[in-house]
Amino acid sequence: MKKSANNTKSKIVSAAWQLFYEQGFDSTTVDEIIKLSGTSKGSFYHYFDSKDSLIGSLAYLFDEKYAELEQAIDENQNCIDTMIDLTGELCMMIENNIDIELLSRLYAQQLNKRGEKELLDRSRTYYRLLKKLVVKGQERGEITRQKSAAEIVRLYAIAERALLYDWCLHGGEYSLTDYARTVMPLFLSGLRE
Amino acid sequence: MKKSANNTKSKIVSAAWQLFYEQGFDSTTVDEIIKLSGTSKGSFYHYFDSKDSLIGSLAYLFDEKYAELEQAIDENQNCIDTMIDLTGELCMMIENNIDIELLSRLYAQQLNKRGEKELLDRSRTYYRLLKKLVVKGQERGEITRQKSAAEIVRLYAIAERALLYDWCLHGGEYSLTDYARTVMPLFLSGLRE
DNA sequence: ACAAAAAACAGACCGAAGTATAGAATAGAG
DNA sequence: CTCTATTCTATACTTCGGTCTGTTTTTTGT
Repeated sequence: MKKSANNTKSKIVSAAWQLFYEQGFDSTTVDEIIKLSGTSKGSFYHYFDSKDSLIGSLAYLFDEKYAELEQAIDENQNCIDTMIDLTGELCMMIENNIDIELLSRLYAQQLNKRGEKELLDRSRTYYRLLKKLVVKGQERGEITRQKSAAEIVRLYAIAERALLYDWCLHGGEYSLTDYARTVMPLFLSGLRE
Repeated sequence: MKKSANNTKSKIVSAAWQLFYEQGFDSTTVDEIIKLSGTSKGSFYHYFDSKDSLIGSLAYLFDEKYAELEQAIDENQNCIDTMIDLTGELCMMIENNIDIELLSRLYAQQLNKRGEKELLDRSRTYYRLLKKLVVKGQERGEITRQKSAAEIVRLYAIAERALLYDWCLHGGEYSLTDYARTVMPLFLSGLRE
């Protein structure tokens, strides 16, 4: 039965996130996670490469937000403005709901891990939505055709990661949302037609 | 005598970097470092907070490059173009001389460390030089006066860090220098007057 | 010059991440 | 149903970063 397998994995995941939020990532040990989840080291390392790799799933939380925001898109708005708004909304969600220590961990872990990186996973809702917007923007003549849609998506992603990275670097001592709303228009102005 | 103290510290540093380049950061243990340098754990942790903190000094290597580049600046060139060129030169230096694993470590470590972060150290040659260029650019009317020089320097730094972060994230699989030369003009176009 | 304080050094020890290995459960083929 | 292979779970063990404690050296104040 596949159930029990998934069950063990999900028990580990929920125990881990519970502990991360209660006592922070560093202060949570793998032993505590397996104890709270009623599993074992063997199971833990069967499902995860490392304690760090648990963090990767945070990226998919951003996707949930994007999926939600996609519903509310105003089709008539300029595409670049829409993208800027999306960033603003995402930033607000992050600021309100995500522990900055965990976000920092994500951005650090992605640099050091080998193999697939969640932040670059092209199958994410995030990339799919951006691509759609950019293509539409190019068709409408709002976004430059000097570069391919894929390149523009990439530039946008870089700018967004830059904002998050720097916010983490500064320990979250300013409003991410406000800063995003002033900086993104600047960085993206070169993409307007 | 202060000499012996500095001597121990520098012995540790050079042993560490030697080993990092020979076998990588992860594969080098603190025990190996103190063995090669002929010192001890006590000394190591007297001078450094952690193994990671050795990495911080890499940021000052960038400064040396900037100091060198400062000599060769063409005073008549547009200031933003000069800044773009500086980034290009720095990127070339990094690509040719710095192990990407170590650079990744630096960018990851800065996120998680507490206290002073080398990447944000305003006393660095890096920030001093940028500030000078921005002020000159504003005086000459090449750079917008909508924002303060300090804010513009910060934006530039964010853009540059974004390039390096992403290059590390992609495991250095493309030319950092070439990409910098195409992307920086775009990101900075919004700053031109 | 000498006592006291501070800095530098040494190495035993500890905690926690990760590994090795073996045993239990499950699925699939016949 | 049963034998076999694979997946899953359990736990003892290893490794290594970091701490603790004590000793030696250097500096400072009188």
